[in-house]
Amino acid sequence: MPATVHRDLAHPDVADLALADVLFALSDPMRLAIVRQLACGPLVELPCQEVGGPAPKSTRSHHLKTLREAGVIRNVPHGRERRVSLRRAELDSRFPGLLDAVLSAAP
Amino acid sequence: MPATVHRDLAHPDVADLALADVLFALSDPMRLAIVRQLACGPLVELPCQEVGGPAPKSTRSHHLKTLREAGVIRNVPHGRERRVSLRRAELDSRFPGLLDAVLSAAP
DNA sequence: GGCACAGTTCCATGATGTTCGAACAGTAAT
DNA sequence: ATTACTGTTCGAACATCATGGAACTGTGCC
Repeated sequence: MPATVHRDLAHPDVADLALADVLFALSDPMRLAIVRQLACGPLVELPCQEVGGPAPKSTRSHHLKTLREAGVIRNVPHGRERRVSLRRAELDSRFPGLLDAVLSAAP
Repeated sequence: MPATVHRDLAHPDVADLALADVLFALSDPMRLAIVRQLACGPLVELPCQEVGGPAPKSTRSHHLKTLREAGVIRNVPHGRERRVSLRRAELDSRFPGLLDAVLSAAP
Protein backbone atom coordinates (compact mmCIF):
# COMPACT_ATOMS: atom_id res chain seq x y z
CA MET A 1 0.00 0.00 0.00
CA PRO A 2 1.64 3.25 -1.11
CA ALA A 3 1.87 6.26 1.11
CA THR A 4 -1.06 8.13 -0.32
CA VAL A 5 -2.02 11.03 1.82
CA HIS A 6 -5.46 11.44 0.40
CA ARG A 7 -6.74 7.96 0.14
CA ASP A 8 -9.86 7.43 2.22
CA LEU A 9 -8.47 5.86 5.35
CA ALA A 10 -10.33 2.96 6.91
CA HIS A 11 -12.77 3.87 9.65
CA PRO A 12 -14.28 0.95 11.57
CA ASP A 13 -18.04 0.68 11.72
CA VAL A 14 -19.60 1.66 15.03
CA ALA A 15 -20.92 -1.84 15.64
CA ASP A 16 -17.41 -3.25 15.28
CA LEU A 17 -15.79 -1.09 17.91
CA ALA A 18 -14.14 -3.05 20.71
CA LEU A 19 -14.13 -1.62 24.19
CA ALA A 20 -10.62 -2.83 24.91
CA ASP A 21 -9.31 -1.12 21.77
CA VAL A 22 -10.99 2.16 22.67
CA LEU A 23 -9.65 2.03 26.23
CA PHE A 24 -6.19 1.26 24.94
CA ALA A 25 -6.34 4.14 22.47
CA LEU A 26 -7.28 6.45 25.32
CA SER A 27 -4.61 5.10 27.66
CA ASP A 28 -1.80 7.22 26.23
CA PRO A 29 -1.19 10.79 27.47
CA MET A 30 -0.66 12.26 24.02
CA ARG A 31 -3.70 10.53 22.55
CA LEU A 32 -5.73 11.60 25.54
CA ALA A 33 -4.60 15.16 24.94
CA ILE A 34 -5.66 14.92 21.31
CA VAL A 35 -9.10 13.67 22.30
CA ARG A 36 -9.53 16.43 24.86
CA GLN A 37 -8.52 18.97 22.25
CA LEU A 38 -11.06 17.65 19.80
CA ALA A 39 -13.72 17.64 22.51
CA CYS A 40 -13.37 21.37 23.16
CA GLY A 41 -16.72 22.30 21.72
CA PRO A 42 -19.02 20.69 19.20
CA LEU A 43 -17.92 19.94 15.67
CA VAL A 44 -14.28 20.64 16.21
CA GLU A 45 -12.29 19.84 13.10
CA LEU A 46 -8.56 20.35 13.08
CA PRO A 47 -5.74 19.63 10.68
CA CYS A 48 -3.32 16.99 11.95
CA GLN A 49 -0.68 19.62 12.40
CA GLU A 50 -2.63 21.34 15.13
CA VAL A 51 -3.26 18.40 17.41
CA GLY A 52 -1.06 16.65 19.92
CA GLY A 53 1.39 19.44 20.62
CA PRO A 54 4.98 19.55 19.42
CA ALA A 55 6.02 16.18 18.03
CA PRO A 56 7.42 14.83 14.77
CA LYS A 57 4.64 14.39 12.25
CA SER A 58 5.29 10.67 11.95
CA THR A 59 4.75 10.27 15.68
CA ARG A 60 1.58 12.32 15.52
CA SER A 61 0.38 10.31 12.55
CA HIS A 62 1.00 7.09 14.44
CA HIS A 63 -1.15 8.18 17.38
CA LEU A 64 -3.88 9.44 15.09
CA LYS A 65 -3.86 6.07 13.41
CA THR A 66 -4.29 4.30 16.73
CA LEU A 67 -7.22 6.56 17.63
CA ARG A 68 -8.76 6.20 14.18
CA GLU A 69 -8.50 2.40 14.08
CA ALA A 70 -10.08 2.19 17.53
CA GLY A 71 -12.96 4.30 16.20
CA VAL A 72 -12.34 7.30 18.41
CA ILE A 73 -11.61 9.86 15.72
CA ARG A 74 -12.36 10.55 12.09
CA ASN A 75 -9.67 11.60 9.64
CA VAL A 76 -10.88 12.90 6.29
CA PRO A 77 -9.18 14.64 3.37
CA HIS A 78 -9.88 18.37 3.13
CA GLY A 79 -8.17 20.32 0.44
CA ARG A 80 -4.49 19.92 0.78
CA GLU A 81 -4.68 18.80 4.38
CA ARG A 82 -6.64 16.36 6.51
CA ARG A 83 -9.20 17.21 9.13
CA VAL A 84 -9.43 15.27 12.34
CA SER A 85 -12.55 15.16 14.50
CA LEU A 86 -14.08 13.17 17.35
CA ARG A 87 -16.61 10.46 16.54
CA ARG A 88 -18.51 11.59 19.57
CA ALA A 89 -22.09 10.66 18.70
CA GLU A 90 -21.09 7.25 17.41
CA LEU A 91 -18.93 6.60 20.44
CA ASP A 92 -21.72 7.70 22.75
CA SER A 93 -24.17 5.35 21.09
CA ARG A 94 -21.80 2.40 21.31
CA PHE A 95 -20.35 3.11 24.76
CA PRO A 96 -22.74 5.43 26.56
CA GLY A 97 -21.11 7.63 29.15
CA LEU A 98 -17.58 6.47 28.44
CA LEU A 99 -16.33 9.53 26.62
CA ASP A 100 -18.09 11.84 29.05
CA ALA A 101 -16.46 10.10 31.98
CA VAL A 102 -13.03 10.29 30.38
CA LEU A 103 -13.41 13.93 29.42
CA SER A 104 -14.76 15.04 32.77
CA ALA A 105 -11.93 13.38 34.66
CA ALA A 106 -9.59 15.72 36.43
CA PRO A 107 -6.25 16.02 34.64
CA MET B 1 12.67 -8.06 47.39
CA PRO B 2 11.74 -11.63 48.28
CA ALA B 3 8.63 -13.32 47.03
CA THR B 4 6.51 -12.91 50.13
CA VAL B 5 2.94 -13.83 49.48
CA HIS B 6 1.49 -12.09 52.48
CA ARG B 7 3.26 -8.83 52.58
CA ASP B 8 0.87 -5.88 52.35
CA LEU B 9 1.06 -5.01 48.69
CA ALA B 10 1.20 -1.37 47.68
CA HIS B 11 -2.13 0.22 46.84
CA PRO B 12 -1.97 3.72 45.36
CA ASP B 13 -3.90 6.46 47.08
CA VAL B 14 -7.09 7.52 45.32
CA ALA B 15 -5.79 11.02 44.72
CA ASP B 16 -2.75 9.62 42.92
CA LEU B 17 -4.65 7.56 40.39
CA ALA B 18 -3.87 8.44 36.79
CA LEU B 19 -6.59 8.19 34.20
CA ALA B 20 -4.24 6.83 31.55
CA ASP B 21 -3.09 4.07 33.89
CA VAL B 22 -6.64 3.07 34.72
CA LEU B 23 -7.62 3.03 31.06
CA PHE B 24 -4.59 0.96 30.20
CA ALA B 25 -5.34 -1.51 32.98
CA LEU B 26 -8.84 -1.89 31.59
CA SER B 27 -7.69 -2.22 27.99
CA ASP B 28 -6.85 -5.90 28.22
CA PRO B 29 -9.51 -8.60 27.67
CA MET B 30 -8.46 -10.74 30.60
CA ARG B 31 -8.20 -7.80 32.99
CA LEU B 32 -11.54 -6.53 31.76
CA ALA B 33 -13.01 -9.96 32.48
CA ILE B 34 -11.59 -9.85 35.99
CA VAL B 35 -13.12 -6.44 36.62
CA ARG B 36 -16.49 -7.56 35.30
CA GLN B 37 -16.32 -10.61 37.54
CA LEU B 38 -15.58 -8.50 40.60
CA ALA B 39 -18.37 -6.12 39.66
CA CYS B 40 -21.03 -8.85 39.76
CA GLY B 41 -22.73 -7.57 42.87
CA PRO B 42 -21.61 -5.44 45.78
CA LEU B 43 -18.72 -6.44 48.03
CA VAL B 44 -17.49 -9.26 45.87
CA GLU B 45 -14.29 -10.68 47.29
CA LEU B 46 -12.60 -13.56 45.55
CA PRO B 47 -9.37 -15.45 45.95
CA CYS B 48 -6.94 -14.92 43.08
CA GLN B 49 -7.51 -18.47 41.96
CA GLU B 50 -11.09 -17.78 41.07
CA VAL B 51 -10.65 -14.78 38.83
CA GLY B 52 -9.56 -14.49 35.24
CA GLY B 53 -10.47 -17.94 34.06
CA PRO B 54 -8.00 -20.70 33.26
CA ALA B 55 -4.47 -19.30 33.13
CA PRO B 56 -1.15 -19.99 34.84
CA LYS B 57 -1.06 -18.37 38.23
CA SER B 58 1.94 -16.24 37.30
CA THR B 59 0.00 -14.78 34.39
CA ARG B 60 -3.00 -14.13 36.59
CA SER B 61 -0.79 -12.54 39.21
CA HIS B 62 0.73 -10.28 36.60
CA HIS B 63 -2.65 -8.95 35.50
CA LEU B 64 -3.81 -8.52 39.07
CA LYS B 65 -0.68 -6.51 39.71
CA THR B 66 -1.42 -4.24 36.76
CA LEU B 67 -4.96 -3.68 38.00
CA ARG B 68 -3.82 -3.14 41.57
CA GLU B 69 -1.09 -0.64 40.68
CA ALA B 70 -3.55 1.31 38.57
CA GLY B 71 -5.84 1.48 41.57
CA VAL B 72 -8.63 -0.61 40.10
CA ILE B 73 -8.60 -3.48 42.55
CA ARG B 74 -7.63 -4.27 46.10
CA ASN B 75 -5.60 -7.35 47.02
CA VAL B 76 -5.43 -8.18 50.72
CA PRO B 77 -4.20 -11.19 52.69
CA HIS B 78 -6.93 -13.41 54.06
CA GLY B 79 -5.97 -16.52 55.89
CA ARG B 80 -3.83 -18.63 53.65
CA GLU B 81 -5.05 -16.95 50.49
CA ARG B 82 -5.55 -13.43 49.15
CA ARG B 83 -8.85 -11.76 48.46
CA VAL B 84 -9.32 -9.53 45.47
CA SER B 85 -12.03 -6.88 45.21
CA LEU B 86 -12.98 -3.83 43.18
CA ARG B 87 -12.14 -0.38 44.52
CA ARG B 88 -15.46 0.75 43.21
CA ALA B 89 -16.33 3.62 45.54
CA GLU B 90 -12.86 5.09 45.34
CA LEU B 91 -12.78 4.75 41.59
CA ASP B 92 -16.20 6.35 41.31
CA SER B 93 -15.13 9.30 43.42
CA ARG B 94 -11.98 9.85 41.38
CA PHE B 95 -13.41 9.13 37.92
CA PRO B 96 -17.18 9.48 38.14
CA GLY B 97 -19.07 7.39 35.64
CA LEU B 98 -16.02 5.70 34.20
CA LEU B 99 -16.46 2.29 35.75
CA ASP B 100 -20.20 2.35 35.14
CA ALA B 101 -19.64 3.14 31.48
CA VAL B 102 -17.09 0.36 31.11
CA LEU B 103 -19.24 -2.19 32.91
CA SER B 104 -22.42 -1.33 31.06
CA ALA B 105 -20.72 -1.63 27.68
CA ALA B 106 -21.92 -4.47 25.52
CA PRO B 107 -19.40 -7.30 25.43
C1' DG C 1 8.28 -29.91 62.67
C1' DG C 2 6.78 -31.20 58.14
C1' DC C 3 3.69 -30.82 54.42
C1' DA C 4 0.43 -29.07 51.08
C1' DC C 5 -1.60 -24.84 49.43
C1' DA C 6 -2.04 -19.96 47.61
C1' DG C 7 0.12 -16.55 45.39
C1' DT C 8 4.07 -13.44 44.48
C1' DT C 9 8.53 -12.76 42.34
C1' DC C 10 12.26 -13.93 39.10
C1' DC C 11 13.67 -14.88 34.63
C1' DA C 12 13.63 -15.62 29.73
C1' DT C 13 11.19 -15.41 25.41
C1' DG C 14 8.31 -13.53 22.08
C1' DA C 15 4.97 -10.13 20.76
C1' DT C 16 3.52 -5.51 20.52
C1' DG C 17 4.02 -0.41 20.94
C1' DT C 18 6.75 3.93 20.63
C1' DT C 19 9.72 7.09 18.38
C1' DC C 20 11.49 9.44 14.57
C1' DG C 21 13.99 10.19 10.19
C1' DA C 22 13.48 9.42 5.39
C1' DA C 23 10.89 8.52 1.37
C1' DC C 24 6.67 9.13 -0.85
C1' DA C 25 2.13 10.96 -2.76
C1' DG C 26 -1.87 14.13 -3.18
C1' DT C 27 -3.03 19.12 -3.40
C1' DA C 28 -2.62 23.85 -4.63
C1' DA C 29 -0.23 27.49 -5.74
C1' DT C 30 3.19 30.09 -8.98
C1' DA D 1 5.74 21.87 -14.73
C1' DT D 2 7.92 22.99 -10.83
C1' DT D 3 7.62 23.92 -6.18
C1' DA D 4 5.93 24.14 -1.46
C1' DC D 5 2.96 22.10 1.82
C1' DT D 6 0.42 18.38 4.40
C1' DG D 7 0.31 14.07 6.07
C1' DT D 8 0.93 8.88 5.40
C1' DT D 9 3.96 4.95 5.11
C1' DC D 10 8.34 2.53 5.60
C1' DG D 11 12.16 0.99 8.23
C1' DA D 12 14.88 0.43 12.26
C1' DA D 13 16.09 1.08 17.09
C1' DC D 14 14.29 0.90 21.37
C1' DA D 15 11.01 0.18 25.09
C1' DT D 16 7.26 -2.02 27.12
C1' DC D 17 4.11 -5.75 27.79
C1' DA D 18 2.38 -10.67 27.87
C1' DT D 19 3.18 -15.36 28.85
C1' DG D 20 4.50 -19.12 31.61
C1' DG D 21 7.78 -22.18 34.12
C1' DA D 22 10.63 -22.31 38.28
C1' DA D 23 11.87 -20.79 42.72
C1' DC D 24 10.34 -19.02 46.91
C1' DT D 25 7.52 -17.65 51.04
C1' DG D 26 3.65 -17.02 54.41
C1' DT D 27 -0.26 -19.73 56.21
C1' DG D 28 -2.87 -23.48 57.95
C1' DC D 29 -3.34 -28.33 58.85
C1' DC D 30 -1.51 -32.93 60.27
